[in-house]
Amino acid sequence: MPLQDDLDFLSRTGLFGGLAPDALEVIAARATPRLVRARQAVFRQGGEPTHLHLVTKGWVKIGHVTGSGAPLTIRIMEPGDVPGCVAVFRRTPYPATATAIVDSRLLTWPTTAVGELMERYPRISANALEMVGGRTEEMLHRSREFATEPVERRIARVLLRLVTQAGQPVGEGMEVSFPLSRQDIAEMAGTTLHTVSRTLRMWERSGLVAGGRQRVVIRNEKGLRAVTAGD
Amino acid sequence: MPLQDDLDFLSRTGLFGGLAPDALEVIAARATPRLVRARQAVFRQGGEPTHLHLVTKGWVKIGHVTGSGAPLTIRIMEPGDVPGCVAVFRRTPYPATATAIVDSRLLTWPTTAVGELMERYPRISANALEMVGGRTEEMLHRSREFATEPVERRIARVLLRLVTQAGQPVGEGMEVSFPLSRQDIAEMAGTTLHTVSRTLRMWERSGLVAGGRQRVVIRNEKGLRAVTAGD
DNA sequence: CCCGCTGTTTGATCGAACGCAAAGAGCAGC
DNA sequence: GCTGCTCTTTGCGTTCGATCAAACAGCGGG
Repeated sequence: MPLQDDLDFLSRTGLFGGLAPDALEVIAARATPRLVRARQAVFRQGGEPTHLHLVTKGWVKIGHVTGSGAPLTIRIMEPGDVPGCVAVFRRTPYPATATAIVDSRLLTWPTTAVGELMERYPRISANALEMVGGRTEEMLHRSREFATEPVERRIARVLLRLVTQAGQPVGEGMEVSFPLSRQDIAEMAGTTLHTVSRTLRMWERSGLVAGGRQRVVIRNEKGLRAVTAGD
Repeated sequence: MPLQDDLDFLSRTGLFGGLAPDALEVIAARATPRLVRARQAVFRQGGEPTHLHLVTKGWVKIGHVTGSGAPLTIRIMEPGDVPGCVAVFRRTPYPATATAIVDSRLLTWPTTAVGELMERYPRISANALEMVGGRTEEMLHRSREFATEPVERRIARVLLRLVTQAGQPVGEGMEVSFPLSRQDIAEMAGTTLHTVSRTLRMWERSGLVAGGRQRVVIRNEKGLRAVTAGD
């Protein structure tokens, strides 16, 4: 575990940003690294939050299964993100399951240690409030989309969000840098893989995107953005 | 402004609960009461949050208008609630407009005072985190509903939520204690007033609810709950 | 190299819910 | 009491998107 790297990393996260170097050292000293293989769960919906998790490498999918069995993907977490943080702060069961998309690395702190650290360094509290507040606005935004926007626009938004978050340049455009099936997109857009496939195929014909097995390439971001227009 | 009443009231709110009496006095001393007439705005979407607002009496509707003009009601705030708190804590523009449904009374604090009070009484920070976290989970829940549930079920949920929050017993059941049009319900359920009217009419025929102009009475809560079943 | 698995495409059908239109009904003001 | 306004109900046609069904394609393992 390369400690210095972790310190630098911590100082650039939303939760621990703005803290003094010595504080970061104290924080890092209490962290335990954890490796999670692709497709393995980091934590499960309904479980008690025993640890705070911080992604340092890889991608983690936050998914929720409704009582009626409909799967829904809430968001993808990237390095620096803190999946399940709301549940940890509130000591309530995780509302969703976190799954590593690729082999990923996380830092973890026992929930009790988090409370202590927050008392000792109030800046963490302030950061947490900022972070959770951002999450709230994001979810508000999301529910607004689901409530008022047609499927096509929601799919476009999902792709734009993903490419902004995890886009890497490739010959013909920007590619989402982790495996992403039509089913995954459907779960993020609140629709079925059939509709996603049809829509993507249509956009492929008009040159907006390019596809492949578990691959999506955005070829014309501006064009996609036009699809989401109206807001 | 009945100060002692306000102190008692503050101690029972989510934001200021658990604070020492002398702290509450300091807090109350910095508050300014504000009366807002029915249908008047408390604050507007896009505006800068200059004050923190706490509802002490009445009902406040949090509504959002999308870029495409579709109105959406996010929730109804009751006494003890802090509309717009996320925006105040994050110092970002209000994401929604707050409108008094009936003549209402609020307490307000300048945003700067809120920062000072939070530093002086860390418990407020903790409460805020708890409160915002709850808001996040609520929004998550909401977006899940919009993404996966059929309209009928969403309408049933809206009614149940309202009657739980603001139900008062009336001859044949529980009545929502403020004026509530079909349009309002539609904006909360993410549908049109036509569909709401049809659905309510159907339920009225089967004895689940009773209606009237801007009035809704739940006559069979259990039956309504059955409609939402599946989660 | 072939087989089987998983993921993708596509067609056909069906139904929920929206949009449009118009007619009732409660309420307030004059 | 009449008038006008807002809110509600209801009918009808249409559309979007889900569901069912089936073929197709990339990829890994034997």
